[in-house]
Amino acid sequence: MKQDIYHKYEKHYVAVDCVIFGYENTELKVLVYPRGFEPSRGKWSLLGGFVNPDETLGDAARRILFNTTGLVNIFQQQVHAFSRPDRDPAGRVISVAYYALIRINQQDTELVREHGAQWWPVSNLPDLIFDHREMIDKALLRLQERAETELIGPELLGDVFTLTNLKKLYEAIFQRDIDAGNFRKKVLSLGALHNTGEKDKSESKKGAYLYQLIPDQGLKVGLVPTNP
Amino acid sequence: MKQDIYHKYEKHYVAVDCVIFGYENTELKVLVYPRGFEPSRGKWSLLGGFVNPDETLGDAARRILFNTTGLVNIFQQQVHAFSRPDRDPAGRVISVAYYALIRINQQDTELVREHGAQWWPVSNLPDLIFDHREMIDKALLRLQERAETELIGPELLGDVFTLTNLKKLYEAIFQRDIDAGNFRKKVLSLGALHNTGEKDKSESKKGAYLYQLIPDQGLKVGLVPTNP
DNA sequence: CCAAAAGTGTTGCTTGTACACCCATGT
DNA sequence: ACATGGGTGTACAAGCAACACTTTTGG
Repeated sequence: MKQDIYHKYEKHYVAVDCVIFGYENTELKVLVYPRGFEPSRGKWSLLGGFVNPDETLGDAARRILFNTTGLVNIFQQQVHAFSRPDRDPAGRVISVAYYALIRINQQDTELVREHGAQWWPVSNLPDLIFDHREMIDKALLRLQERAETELIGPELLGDVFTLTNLKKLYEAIFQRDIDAGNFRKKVLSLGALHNTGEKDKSESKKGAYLYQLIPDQGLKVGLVPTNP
Repeated sequence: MKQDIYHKYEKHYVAVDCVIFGYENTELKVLVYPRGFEPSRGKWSLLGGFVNPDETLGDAARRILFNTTGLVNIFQQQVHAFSRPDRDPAGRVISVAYYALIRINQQDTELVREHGAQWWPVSNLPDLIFDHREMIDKALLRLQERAETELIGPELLGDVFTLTNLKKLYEAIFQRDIDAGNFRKKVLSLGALHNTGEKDKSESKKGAYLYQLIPDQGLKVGLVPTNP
């Protein structure tokens, strides 16, 4: 092995914490679990873990996501690196937050239960350890930015969904009411949704058309009204 | 000293790389320097350094900025953490990119020269080591996002500036022409600029009013036309 | 028939864009 | 007097928010 030319510098523990978003019951939720080890054992915590030498931060986030939900091929995005030297009382750990979008009904409930993980609405979170609350806040901002420009849907809803489903999802993400008529017109005007012809009758007697996202439809803008 | 409960995990080198933006001659520029040590000695590189145990990533970025430009109290923002295990051929280094905005004429030229650092236009960058080009690209995107909502001016131009100065700065940041009349109206409508009454005659015979940013003027939107 | 969700249409207002035009002044 | 940047005005189009209205159908 070649010599380490950086040896005179200090190394640091580097961790990844995942803000796992799910959508259920018209609410945007985050998966957290009671930490199983000291410090702060038993307090609510994001799902996280240390980074291995041979993996990227994204790899680590994927690994953690897989270990706790059993899911692969999940949309995830880096949020921010948190580095207060005293953020973890047990040692200097630099942690990079990621957020991920999953379909709650697709998770491995066995695995999730095994970890004791629970879904909490973003609007009503429990107390969390360290700076995890800050991580969630920043992650939500990132999610909102993305939802403004990219039409988030399949990641949280499934492959097909009604326009009302989508509207409620956006209301959950932005914590604000959206005018149904205007939302529908705007979303359809993007040309990124394909009407499958199928109807979903579970939410109404009339039934609502199920739509599918057409992949690779470029950037969209301004899905959410500024002042409703 | 208390025992290290995380000892079974690997530590990593953590560095910070600074994308230092400046504005000169209607061009947005980045400060880079020829790397003074192996690997890749002599190749162009961002200004960076390793993180110390007792400082945050932001602290490290500030330290590097001060050491190379002599400046303090500089606006800076985290961009992204880069973590490909092989990004640095000499070892596993996780590097967090920051961008900073400075006034080129305010730098300590002596210090800068000492480092051999040079300003390169973002539109015409030299080859850079590792993933530094990627860092600049991402940093520019972040800068553009910020410029859309926050009215960047003083950071790069100085405390007072004419509306034409500001327009040219925005053209440099977004690499696109902006209609002078519309830009001026929009910027003024934000109510965040204060006309000092003074005129700058260096750019025209008529002279242009010098404006000052009124601090804490909340968020602004849409400073740049979408399709001019 | 009616409640309730799905879906369409209309209207007024704000904003953006393009572009024409006047202003001030050093040379 | 005129070229040059500074600064204002206007006219049209597009986008948006608000809200009234129609459609469908199970109970």
